[in-house]
Formats: sequence, C-alpha cells, structure tokens
Amino acid sequence: MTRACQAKISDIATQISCLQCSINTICFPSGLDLDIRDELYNILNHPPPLERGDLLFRTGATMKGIYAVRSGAIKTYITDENGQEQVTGYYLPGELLGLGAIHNGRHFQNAEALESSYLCMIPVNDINRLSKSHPQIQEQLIHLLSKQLQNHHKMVWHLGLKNATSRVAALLLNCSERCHARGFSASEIKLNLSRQDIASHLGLAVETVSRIFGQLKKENVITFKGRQIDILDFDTLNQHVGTKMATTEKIPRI
Amino acid sequence: MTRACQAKISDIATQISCLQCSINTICFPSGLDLDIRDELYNILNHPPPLERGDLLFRTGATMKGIYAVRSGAIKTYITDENGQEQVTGYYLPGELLGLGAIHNGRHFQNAEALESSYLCMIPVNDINRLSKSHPQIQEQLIHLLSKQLQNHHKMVWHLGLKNATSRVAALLLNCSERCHARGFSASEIKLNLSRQDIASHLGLAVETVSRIFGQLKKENVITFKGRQIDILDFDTLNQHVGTKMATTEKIPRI
DNA sequence: CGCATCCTTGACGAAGGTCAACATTCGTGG
DNA sequence: CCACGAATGTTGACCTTCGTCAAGGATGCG
Repeated sequence: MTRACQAKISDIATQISCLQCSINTICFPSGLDLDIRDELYNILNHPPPLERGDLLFRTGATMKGIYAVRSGAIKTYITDENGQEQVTGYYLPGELLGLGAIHNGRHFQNAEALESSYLCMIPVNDINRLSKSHPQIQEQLIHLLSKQLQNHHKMVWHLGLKNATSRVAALLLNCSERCHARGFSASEIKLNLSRQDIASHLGLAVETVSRIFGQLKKENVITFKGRQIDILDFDTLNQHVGTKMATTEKIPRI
Repeated sequence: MTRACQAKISDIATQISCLQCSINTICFPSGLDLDIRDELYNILNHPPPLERGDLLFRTGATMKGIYAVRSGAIKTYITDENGQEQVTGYYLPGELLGLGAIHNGRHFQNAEALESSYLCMIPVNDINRLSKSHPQIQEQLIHLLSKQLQNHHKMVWHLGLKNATSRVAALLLNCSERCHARGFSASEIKLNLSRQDIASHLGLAVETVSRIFGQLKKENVITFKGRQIDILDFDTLNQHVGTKMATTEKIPRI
C-alpha cells in the first residue's frame, strides 16, 4: 500500500500560504517577539511529500508532532480485524491533524494521502519546550483544539442523520464550508475521497452513494465529473440536512 | 421544558469524588504550590443542581466556563428548524462538557440534564487569568481537549458503522468503557438516555432500538430493566463493532 | 492499446422505517 | 396508598430505503 515518498507536487492549485493556514496562529502568533517567531519558523518541519496512498502515520504509532496540510488532502481511517477500512475524517489544506494523539502520544487511526500532498509539522517536543516560556503558544493550541472539537460535534450530528441523502448532503456542505473558510470556492469543490471512502465514512454502500450523486445531479442540485463537484443549489442541500449549517453564530434564544 | 432548578439530589450512587473526576487535574494539578491549589479550589463554581429536563446551556449561549459532571448525566443535542432534536452526545460523572465552545465563546448545542445532576464549573475568565501565571493549567487543558477529541474520533467511527445492531453495540461498549474508567462497573450500566434519545443519537427509529435491545436480550448478550442495562457478553458486542474497543493502547505495527 | 481501478446502473432481497395498537412506568393528586 | 393520565417502551404488519450481486462503462496509468 505504501510507496516511496518521492513526490512531484504538480497540483499547486490547492496549495495555500501560511496566511490561510490554521496552524499559522501557532507558527506566527501576533505580538510575539521577533526572535521567537524566528525560532518557531525554524522548528517548523517539512516531512517528505506524500503521494496518493502514502501513509503519514499508523494506528498505534508514536506521535511525532502536529501536522498541517499545506497542499493535497489526507484521510484518516480505522482498520478493523477483518482488514475493513472505515474512514473517520478527511483533511484539506490549512487543516490540522493528529491533535487527538497529544494526550497519550499515540495515534488512534491511520492517516493516508488522497493525492500528492505537502505537509508542515511542528515536533511535539519543541512545542512543549517553547510553550513553557511562551504561554501564548499554548493558548493558540487550546483554541485550535476547541475548534476541532466543535467540528467533530458537527460531524457526529451529520452522521446521526437518518437517511442516506441527508448524510451525503451534510458531507458536501461540510466540505464546501471548509473549502470556503480557506479561501477556496464554496461551490466548486474537489473532494478527493473515492466513492468507496465516502460510503465508508457515512456508513453506506458504494452503490448508494453513487445513486444519490446521480439523483442530486438529475435534480440539478449538484453537477460533477469524477471527484470534481459543483454545488448548484445550497438551499436544497440545507433542507436535506434539516437546518442551516451556520449555527455557530446563531443568536441565543434566551 | 425547563423547570425550577431546585433539586434534591437523592441518587448519590452515581456521585463521584474529585479523585475520579477528569477535571481534577485542572482543579488540583500535582506539584502546584499550596496557595494556588487553594485559589483553584476557591474559583471552582457550583451551579444550582439540575433536575431532569433542565437546560445547562443553549445553542448560541455565551460560554461561562467549563463544566464537569459531578453526579447525574447530561445530554447534548442540536435542534433543527422543525424542532426535531438530534442527540450529539452524553456526559457521565467525571466528564467535561462545553470544551468545544472555548474557541469562540459560544455554545454550539444545547445541554440538558437527563436526571438530577450536580455540576462543577470553572469560569473561563479565571482559567485565563490563572493560566497566565501557571502554564501547567494550560497543559492540563490541552491534555483534556486532546482526549476528548480522540473520544469523538471513536464516536465518528461508531456512527459510521453500517448496521443498526453494530451502532447500538458500539454505544453500549462506549458507555461501559467510560463508566469503567470512572471506577463504576463496566457491566452494569445505567444509561439514562431514553430510547428516543438513543435512536436520535444513532440515526435510527425508536422502534428499531427497542427491537435490537429485545434481540440482544433474547441472545443473552445483555439484560435490562428500563434504562438499567447489564452486559453479559462483551465478546459478542465487540464482534458487532468489528474490532476490540481497547485500541488506544494498541501496539504499533511498525 | 490494454489492464486495473473506479464508477454507474439494474434487479432483487433484506434491513430498517412507519403506522398503529398495546404495555409499562412514572409522576401527580386525591 | 391508590387511581389516573401522560410519557415511555414494546410488538406486529406493512412498505420504503438501502444493501447485495452482477454486469457494463468510464477513467487513468503503464
């Protein structure tokens, strides 16, 4: 499954700068002394580029540091005792992965590149060392962890939806929202998960996913060619999920 | 829905001491000066006890602090535009809730007591103030956030299982594991979610949950009376989920 | 060009949702 | 303490949705 990690990163369309990267508040927190910013920049580690199918880490592996996707895409999955994969998440440029391993130093799932991918990594030792002298770094980390936790709450919500179309709609909107948050198009998304990956993530059969995609296309809700998806009708997708996604900013009702 | 928050906490069986509480590493980190421990103890806030049905916080509400369940049980849920509840999680004694709101100061979901419940609360301002002088507090918070993130990865995995029995089995094992981690019995669990709550959480119909419970009882995998459940056969439940749950400590494969 | 992988489509059957009736539990007030 | 009603849980019959199996296309890579 794993191949040599020698990649030609051809697809720079999905590459982002540190400005859009969600890790940049760690790398370059505002208000820090210049020497610390330099130091942070120096410890920022660039692992070898990954090609499609390369593993970034495995279940049980020792955590080396926090990864940020710079370009490409990563999926995480669990493998059960029969060798069946179950996709638990996907990570787009600017997003962090591996945070769940901080507390015990071991990864809980496998992480695999969906396409040629560049990553940044902050070694865990350096974080610990630097954060002793600079509490701001920890503050930022808490912020990021909390945000990711909230994203997972959303995911739990979406996976609890009762029918297949709703779950697919939720996935599409979630992907759209995350792309948009990173400065990409909200409507033209490239979700590099295979139909099998999507099915596995949502607890569906591949054929069901394929049929739902076909159905949504027929109803002019989306168009797609392979894994390039264009959302035409956000309202209909939102109706399937049952509520607007932008609940984060909802006005308190009392 | 909400009633007056005047509770007689009669069920002290599920009450735990600070020793088993997952917040205690924040409240009383080892190696801290005595005066700081005193200060931490003083800022620890005890909100009025909740009765079944009382809301702890609502979607969109300003986050006041981090809550820890001391006794009782709390569920979190999202309400869609049709007023339909969808349960996104439940919290047992010793567990924290509200961590997902740290990054933006607003709660994303509703939290409601499933039974008479005591909580502890650390006001967010005090955490911020104290952690400036005591980085250990932040370290602990990062640890706890990471752990909860990993729990959510598990939940995403469980909700992606393809059939109803697997998802119910995963819920039971998850509850059992969490009870056990707090020093309660792993086999005799009191899951105070209604069948409707369980169904909503797992994306099933109430009747399906009821039938699966009945089926598992007939197969001598569990027994139950109302919401008091005894697990008789962990192996069968694990087989339904497809893998051992105790993957956290799994040996790395390379 | 040819093979492998991924995706789509159809036919069929099984799993689970819906509707309805009934049972049980729990809280309330007499 | 009992009686009543509301809320919760269970069971059965039926029907929809989704999974399975099988075949055929599309796409990409060597």
